Amino acid sequence: MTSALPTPRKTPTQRRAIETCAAIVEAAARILEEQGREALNTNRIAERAGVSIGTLYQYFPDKHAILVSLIRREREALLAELRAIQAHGEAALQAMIAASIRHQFARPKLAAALELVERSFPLGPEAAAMAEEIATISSGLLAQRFGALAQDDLLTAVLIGRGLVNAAGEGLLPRQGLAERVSLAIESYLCAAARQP
Amino acid sequence: MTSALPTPRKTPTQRRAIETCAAIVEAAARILEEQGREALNTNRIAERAGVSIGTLYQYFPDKHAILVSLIRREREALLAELRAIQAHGEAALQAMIAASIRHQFARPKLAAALELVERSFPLGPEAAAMAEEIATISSGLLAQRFGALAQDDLLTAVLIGRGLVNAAGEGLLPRQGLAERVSLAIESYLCAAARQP
Amino acid sequence: MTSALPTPRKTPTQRRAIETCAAIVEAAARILEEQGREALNTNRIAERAGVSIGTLYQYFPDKHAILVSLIRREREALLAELRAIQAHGEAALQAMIAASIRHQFARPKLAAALELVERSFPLGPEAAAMAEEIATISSGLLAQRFGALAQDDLLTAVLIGRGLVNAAGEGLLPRQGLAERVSLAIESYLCAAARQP
Amino acid sequence: MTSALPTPRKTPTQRRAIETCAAIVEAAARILEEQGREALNTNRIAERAGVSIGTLYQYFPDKHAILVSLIRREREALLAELRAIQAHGEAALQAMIAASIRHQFARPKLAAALELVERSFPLGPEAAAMAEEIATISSGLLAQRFGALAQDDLLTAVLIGRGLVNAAGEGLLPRQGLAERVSLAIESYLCAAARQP
DNA sequence: AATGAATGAGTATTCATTCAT
DNA sequence: CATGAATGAATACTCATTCAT
Repeated sequence: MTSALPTPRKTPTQRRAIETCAAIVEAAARILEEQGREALNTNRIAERAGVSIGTLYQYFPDKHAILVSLIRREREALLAELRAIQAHGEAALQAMIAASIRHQFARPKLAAALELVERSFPLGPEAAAMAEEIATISSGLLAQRFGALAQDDLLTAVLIGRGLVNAAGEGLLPRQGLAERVSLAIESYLCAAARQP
Repeated sequence: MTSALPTPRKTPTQRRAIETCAAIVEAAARILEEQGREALNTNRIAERAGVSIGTLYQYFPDKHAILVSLIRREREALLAELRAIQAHGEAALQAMIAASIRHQFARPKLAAALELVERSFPLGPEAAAMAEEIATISSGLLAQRFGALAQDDLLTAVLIGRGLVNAAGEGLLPRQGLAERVSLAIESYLCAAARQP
Repeated sequence: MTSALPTPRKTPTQRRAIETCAAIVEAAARILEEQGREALNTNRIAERAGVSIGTLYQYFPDKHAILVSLIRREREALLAELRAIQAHGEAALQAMIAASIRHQFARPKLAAALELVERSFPLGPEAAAMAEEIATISSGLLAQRFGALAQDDLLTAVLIGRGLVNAAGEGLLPRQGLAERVSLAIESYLCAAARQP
Repeated sequence: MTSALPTPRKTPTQRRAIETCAAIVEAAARILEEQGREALNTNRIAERAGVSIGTLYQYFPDKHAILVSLIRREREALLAELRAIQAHGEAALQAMIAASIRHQFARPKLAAALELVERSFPLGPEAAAMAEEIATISSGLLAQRFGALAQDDLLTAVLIGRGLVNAAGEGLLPRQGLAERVSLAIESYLCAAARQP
């Protein structure tokens, strides 16, 4: 689904609408990065996006919807990376960790801000489904590598990995050596869990 | 130095005043638990505390200060438990994990809400000092048990533990077996890290 | 550069917006006249202007800005009269005094109220520049009529004139014969000052 | 002759009460000088005076009364100086001007602040009577020196003098040579007025 | 569709004043 | 009498949202 196609697949008006939509979502992302969540309001988003507040409300029913859309956009990006992993076993695990780290550090402030937003209020079923899929893919890759383990153990490993990557994104851990650190944490946990009754 | 009364405008001398102060902080806690952060505003806090808005501002210079006060109250409780640990080695580690879990599940929604608040805006130096002390005590106990390790490895272990306890508090992991799960994660990571070059 | 719209948050482009802006400033003027400075608050201004409080803040960043805007409007009116004086010598002096009195008595309560406001807090550089210009024009006319005199003597004469006109505006002196009284005070002072060593 | 105790709710019989009263009034004066009118509120006055807010209200029915009391205190001081003038003719005029200037520059910020306060809201009949007496004494001294003149001319001279002294107090005119400047303004006006039909 | 003027409920905060202790 | 805790009406200002043009 690359946008490099020379021929527009949508009518001009549709394409314009899509661009406006994207501009609004990206404006929200930029404000979140540069000024933080407190500063995020619809008037500012519209201004930053270069559209009027009226236009903004033509595309999004309310402020919440913009955030949901942004979260979806970010998750979609991560999901695309995870889905694209072709490797197996250990290599797959490394690829997954690398993708997570790459994604986290692509726009670290944005990732950190969205973390908070996600936890603050329940997102719609759609966003939840994407979170679910990320977890499922991650668990699947781990299961493939570590064999039959309880769901909760796989989930624990995923949570450990995500927690460390997030912490590093917020500057609590050095990025240097992060992939090794994360894979060490995940692997040592899963190995130990496999040995337990 | 009444540690439960942070940043007070007036240092309350009478018993009634101290009670009022505590009532305000507790009201904030209850609203956070029951209605979430968005619903937290000074008028509601005052109403819930059974005092007038003027009284609230007699003791707290602004809304922020109430939250800082609440965070301090909660941290003080956890710190007291951690400081009280007399055991050594493995027993100390277990005691620490047990204290963290006990604290997290005493008022799980409150703990989760405060997590978000803490990350949203920088707390004063005082609150930061308490966070520092918690981290130091935790690291110290781990160092005692696992011998000489890089600071970052100890910190990683602390982050793993905290992350899992938080996740469980939010319902992502079962409370059942949580202590074992956390100690397994921490110990397996630190053992593995100790073996690394 | 619409000089009647100072410090606007949004530069209003539509006619409706310009009218709204003017209505807000005029509402402030009316309240000042009828109820005094104590009664001047943003909610009342908005109500009197027939707009919502939100609209008021769309055009003025704060209450202060409305007052600055009003002061500017009034000064602009006086300045226009002073700048328009074509006469020379004695006639110019009389024209200046007449203009000041006309302006003071056009809306005497407003003039008196603004006097107080101006002294209460420092206005922005722009308003100060207008005050400066008024003083400069006045001094210039006096210098033209009375020849080389020390700046402080010219300023003293200006202050005498302004003080008497203000006092009359507040009812302390009769309007009847005011122009003669003021010119007598100014001329006798400057003649006497010219004779001093 | 309870002239030092303005509008007291109770007639203070004890010296302590009188001192408390004076402390409150002086506290108001200091705040006015150091922080300006905006910062003047009853709680601050009480704190600065070293008494509780309850005590303040034991002596003054409301905030206004404190200001009236302060204005009276200041006027009383000036009146005492004016009443004490024993000289006649020119010497008396100079003494009056000197007294006014001395009073204005004793606490210039306070004098300026009170000027504004006085004009902002009508003081009680008592304070008005004192203003009247000051004007009467001043006019009397002028009449004595300049012979029979219309009341309005005498009043004009008084207003000129007061205006210049106030302006100097606010830094608009140099204090250096102020007495001469004021007497020149007054004398030249009255001489000229005496010559008019 | 796009614009941007207008809305108004909501929020933090102040301060003169009262009253129980 | 003195204290200071408590009150609550009032005030400045914000921001998500609507709607006439």
